[in-house]
Amino acid sequence: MTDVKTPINPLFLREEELRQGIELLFFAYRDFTAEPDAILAEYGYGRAHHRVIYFVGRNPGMTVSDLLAILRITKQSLSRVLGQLVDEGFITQRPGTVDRRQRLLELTEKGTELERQLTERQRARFAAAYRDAGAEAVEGFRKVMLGLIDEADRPRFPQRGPGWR
Amino acid sequence: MTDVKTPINPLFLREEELRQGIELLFFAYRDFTAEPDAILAEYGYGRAHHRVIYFVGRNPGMTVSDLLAILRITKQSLSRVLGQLVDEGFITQRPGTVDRRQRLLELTEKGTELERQLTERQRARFAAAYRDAGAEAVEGFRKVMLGLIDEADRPRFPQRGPGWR
DNA sequence: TCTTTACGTCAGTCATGTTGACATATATCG
DNA sequence: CGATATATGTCAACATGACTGACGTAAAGA
Repeated sequence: MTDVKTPINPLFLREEELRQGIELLFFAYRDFTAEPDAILAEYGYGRAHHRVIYFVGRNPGMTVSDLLAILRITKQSLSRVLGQLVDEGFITQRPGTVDRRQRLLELTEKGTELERQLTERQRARFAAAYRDAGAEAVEGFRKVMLGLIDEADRPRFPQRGPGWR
Repeated sequence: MTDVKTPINPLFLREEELRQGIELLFFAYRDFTAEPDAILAEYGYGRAHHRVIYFVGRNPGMTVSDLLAILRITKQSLSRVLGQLVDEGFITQRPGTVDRRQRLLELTEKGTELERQLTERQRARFAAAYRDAGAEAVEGFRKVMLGLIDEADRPRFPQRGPGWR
C-alpha cells in the first residue's frame, strides 16, 4: 500500500504540477500589478485606469466597443474611468470618419508619458525574467499562456511569420 | 533612414515582445478567473473567498498570519471574508498547540468540496494548456513565471530534486 | 421610415480593498 | 514577576471598481 502523497505516484505529480501553475499565476499577477498600483495611487487613480491607458496606447484610434471587449466590463464601469481620463487630459476622443457614432480613443502627450511611466516597471520585470530564463523558455512561456487564454482571444497573438527575426 | 516601427529594428522587436508578455498575463488572468467567479456568485461569494479557500486547502493548519502574508491584504479585509467562511461552515479554526494565540485554519468537508468544485476548472485549463504545449514548454513557462515573482516569494516553488520524476 | 447600433448617463448596490483606533489573550524577555 | 511584544479580532468610515436596470441621443442600415 503506497502513500497517496508520495511523489512517486503519478497522479499526485500531476496534481502538484497543476497547483504550482495556479499559484505561479497568482503570485506573478500579484507582484506584477503592485508597482504600477503604487504610482497610480499618487494620481488618485486605480488599476482600471492603467488598463485603459495601456490598451489605448497600444491601439491608438480604437473604439469604445473595442475597449469594452478587451476589458470585459460594462460600459457604465468603463465610463467613469474613461471619463476621468478624458476630463483630465490623458485621452482624447474624436468621432470616427467612416462611422461617426464611434469615439476613437487616443492618448495625449500627457497620457503617453503616464503610460510610459506605468508600464516601464512591468516591461523591466518581463525583460529581467526573459533574460534570466532564455529564449527557449520564453517560447514555452508563450505557448502555455496562449493555451490558458480563451480560444476567441488567441488571434490577438499572431504567430511570428517570415517577416520576423 | 529606417522606419522605427519596422520589424527589422531590434529595439522594436524587444518592445513588441515585452508588450506581448504583459498582454498574455492580462488575458490569461482575466480568463482564468472568469469561470470560478461565476460559481462563486451562486454562493454570494467573490474572488477573495476563492483565494482563502484555495490557500487553506493547500496549506492545512496554516495560521492567519501566513494567509495574510500570501494574500498581501490587511487583516480587516481578510476578517470579513474569513469570518463568513467560518460562520458558514467552510473553514474551521483551532488554537495552535505550541502557540495558543494562533488560529490554525482548515477546510471542513463542505469547504473541501467547494474548493474542489472551484479549482477543478482552473486545473482543467492548466492541464489542457500543458498538454498542448508539451513538457519542455511547461519548464520554460515555470522559469519565466518564477522570474516575474518577487524574489522573496520564489522559495515557495522549490526545484525538483532527485526524489522527483 | 423603422430598427438597430454606438455611446452616454443617472441611480442604486455589492465586493473588496484601505486607514485608524482599540481589545484580548498569550508569549517572551529582562 | 512585570513589562513588552505578538497573534488575532473588532468597530467604524471610506474608496474603488465592478454590477444591474432604465432611459436618451445620434447615426447607420434595412
